[in-house]
Amino acid sequence: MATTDAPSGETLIMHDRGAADRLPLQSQSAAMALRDQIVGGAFAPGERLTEVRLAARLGISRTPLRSALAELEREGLIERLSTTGFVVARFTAADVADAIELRGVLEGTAARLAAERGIDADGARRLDEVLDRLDAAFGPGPGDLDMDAYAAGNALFHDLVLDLSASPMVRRQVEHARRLPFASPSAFLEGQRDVAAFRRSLVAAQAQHRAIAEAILGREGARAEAVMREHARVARTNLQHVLTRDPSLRRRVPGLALVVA
Amino acid sequence: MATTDAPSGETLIMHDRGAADRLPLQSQSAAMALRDQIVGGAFAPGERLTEVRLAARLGISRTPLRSALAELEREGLIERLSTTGFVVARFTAADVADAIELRGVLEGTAARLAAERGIDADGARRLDEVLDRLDAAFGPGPGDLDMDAYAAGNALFHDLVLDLSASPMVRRQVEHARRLPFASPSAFLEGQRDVAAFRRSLVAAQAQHRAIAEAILGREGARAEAVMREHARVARTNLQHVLTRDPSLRRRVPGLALVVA
DNA sequence: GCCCCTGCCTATGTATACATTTCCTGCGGT
DNA sequence: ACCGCAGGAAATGTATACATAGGCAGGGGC
Repeated sequence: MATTDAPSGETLIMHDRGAADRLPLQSQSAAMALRDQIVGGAFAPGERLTEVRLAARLGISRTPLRSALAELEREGLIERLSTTGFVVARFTAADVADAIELRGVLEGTAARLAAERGIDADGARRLDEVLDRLDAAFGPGPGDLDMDAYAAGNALFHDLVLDLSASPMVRRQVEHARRLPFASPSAFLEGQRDVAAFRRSLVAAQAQHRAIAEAILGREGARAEAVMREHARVARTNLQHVLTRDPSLRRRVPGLALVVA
Repeated sequence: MATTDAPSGETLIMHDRGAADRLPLQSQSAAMALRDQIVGGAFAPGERLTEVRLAARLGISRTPLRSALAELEREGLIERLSTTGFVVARFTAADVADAIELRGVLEGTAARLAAERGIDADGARRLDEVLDRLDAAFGPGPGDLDMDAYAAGNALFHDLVLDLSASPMVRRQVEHARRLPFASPSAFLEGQRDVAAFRRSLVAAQAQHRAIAEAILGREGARAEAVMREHARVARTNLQHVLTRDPSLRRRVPGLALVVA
């Protein structure tokens, strides 16, 4: 049964904020502000970032700014040159595709380990809950979908699989893969909001969710891994569509502003 | 044909120094010193690290020390508590096994992509060179092995596969996975130096190297991935041996000092 | 006797002054 | 006209002083 307190649209789709939550206050807000500006395309890919300029722009001193820059470097949004500061990262379409592929590979490993090692009764219950919650996001009609509810449920599902793998190392690695904004499981949901074909494709995505859960419960490791990998290909398909057919969507998908050529 | 300038034992097995090469001077040496001390077991797992104490210990000010701490956090050797500094990371045997498994999964993905996408003539030549160089590390007798030459060739091989995947994203993920000292492809080589059975097991490992290369050249993606994963299991087997049968080796494998319980 | 509150102490967070390196520019020579 | 060297401006690297918050201990009250 689905949780009855299922919120509908209480939050917009949020991309992973990384581990910045634990940073000091000024550093944290600086990292958030800078991240939003970079992901939003406020800087050109490859543009040099100088500390003094950024510090002035953000109204803080260089010390917390450097923490923020280090965090953003961890996330892959900026790159440090040998000794001369940072530049905004540049990605190709192939990079984005590979990042999604890697997220699929790693989440596939999480699903496989959960299946191979087995999950307890509580884990099975939580899995059912999330799946029901996702089902509840679909309305009676073919195009009926509460996008916010789906996005929330989708994030929960992908995080739950990580939990079920019961491996801090897997979590660490997957979270690193997801840190690139366009590699997040919900990266393309916001851009798809108004595209009917995409909304319908989420019916198939939900079927994959159920197949993954079934495989985990049945301890079918290979199946769990394979379906989870295929599940990530949905994002690659969407990427292809955004880049080749509907470039106007580019600025609605987080991080695509950094894609060049 | 192997390169004739093959060095024999010019360097000890070095674990990946991460991306710290590009850090500022004091920060870099501080990171290196601290890393060596942590990996070497100078601190107890879970021990709190205070900035002033470490700064005094290393003879630098807190500013570059904080850069070093951030780097070590990236590498997973220390963890930051919500607002109160850092503690030395604690790992379980399962964590180490999972880290090796993940390295195998990701290197397997690199091998698969190299196979699927194909490599050029130069890539094939470099592959042959490295394999011949590895062969040359073995002497005529069953136990004959130039361990330093093997370690160097092994590192080259694993790095070459990354190159052949031709994917910066794959490289990024694999390097992150290898950053944990015990997850490096050569982590257990040093500890095995004097164990005859281990030295012989490297004959099988070299056969796997050849199989992986063959699969990449033949564009057999599934085979390349599967063999590379299995290849990583060698390290897991060695881990098992070190932890259960020959604990005296623990302190010779980098990072194992941080394993508790 | 136990719990809570308060105050101090020590830790990290921040700002800024200073050192050092690097890159760019301009001038001179070839 | 082009190459090279030198000088200066501006960047990052470092140290330190100060701000602030959090934790621990001690004392007082219930």
